[in-house]
Amino acid sequence: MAATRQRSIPARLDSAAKACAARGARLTELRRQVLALMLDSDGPLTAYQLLDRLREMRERAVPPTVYRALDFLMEQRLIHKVERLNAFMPCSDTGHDHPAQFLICRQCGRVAEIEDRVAAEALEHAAERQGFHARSAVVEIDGTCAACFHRA
Amino acid sequence: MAATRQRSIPARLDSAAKACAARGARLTELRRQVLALMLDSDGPLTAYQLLDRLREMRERAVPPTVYRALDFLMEQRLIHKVERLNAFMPCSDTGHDHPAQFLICRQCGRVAEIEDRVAAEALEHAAERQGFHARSAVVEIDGTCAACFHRA
DNA sequence: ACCTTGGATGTTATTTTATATCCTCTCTAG
DNA sequence: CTAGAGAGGATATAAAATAACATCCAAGGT
Repeated sequence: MAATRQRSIPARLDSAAKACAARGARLTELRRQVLALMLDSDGPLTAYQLLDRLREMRERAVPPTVYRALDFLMEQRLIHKVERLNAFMPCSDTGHDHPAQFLICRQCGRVAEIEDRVAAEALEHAAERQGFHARSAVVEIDGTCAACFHRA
Repeated sequence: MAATRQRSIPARLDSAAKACAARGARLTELRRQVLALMLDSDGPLTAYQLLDRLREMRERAVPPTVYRALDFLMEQRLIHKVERLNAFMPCSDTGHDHPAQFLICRQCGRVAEIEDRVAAEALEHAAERQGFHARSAVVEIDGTCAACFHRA
């Protein structure tokens, strides 16, 4: 089992289900299982890592099973994709529509989500200045986290 | 041949070669060909698109041929990877060490590189505040470019 | 209750992206 | 002249993602 977090996994699953329902979408058993696996993980998971874990409870799972669930969860803004890792992780805060900003530690592989309003707004404005209509922004910063840095 | 740009392709290749030499690296014929193909393209190219084009002048080219050249060019900061597209494009400005910031138009597929100091610094500080030692930052904004927006 | 219809999932196959491994060639520093 | 490193050749395979079609099932209208 993973480290302690702000809220329990069942509580987060339930509020995710409510958020989906509010938009007329259904957090089905499969989607709930996939989200639960991600919430239970200490770090980002690739689609195939997720598939391996999912198979423990759902033998018939194959890549499309996982990718469809991931697509749904991303549409519902319940998870993010970390592009540099081809991996996925839950949003830090369910339902709240924020741009994705990550700090990726190359030593330990952990990824922290941050939320920097200044940067987000600067990017929004920069896009506007070009007449560009932004839909979704991703920020990914590679480096070394505090813990790994001090260890070295 | 692609649209007109600030500087001629040969001039950009030569300054790239100089930048490499200054760091004790060699812009070999293969690497030069790959960079030339990218400079000659109107938009980002995937590794396999590049491979197809490269084969016109180098029949023996296979995936590792291209990926090795791409790795080298990225190390030398001559090109960027656009993570959301699994594609590559030249740096807007050779040699100058800037964070990668892209506007990706989902209609026309064009990618514009921007350079927003405010956002870059905000992110740097946000990382520092967490004790995170940033190495390289990527910003990718999906949306619709001005041209495509007005067409619609 | 009975359709029917669209969303969700099952199933098979394939495409796209990227890397591992080992070998050969060619410089160049000693 | 030769050892060693870096570049590239060659083969194979791994990893990530999607296409296409079949089936199931749940919700709403009648």
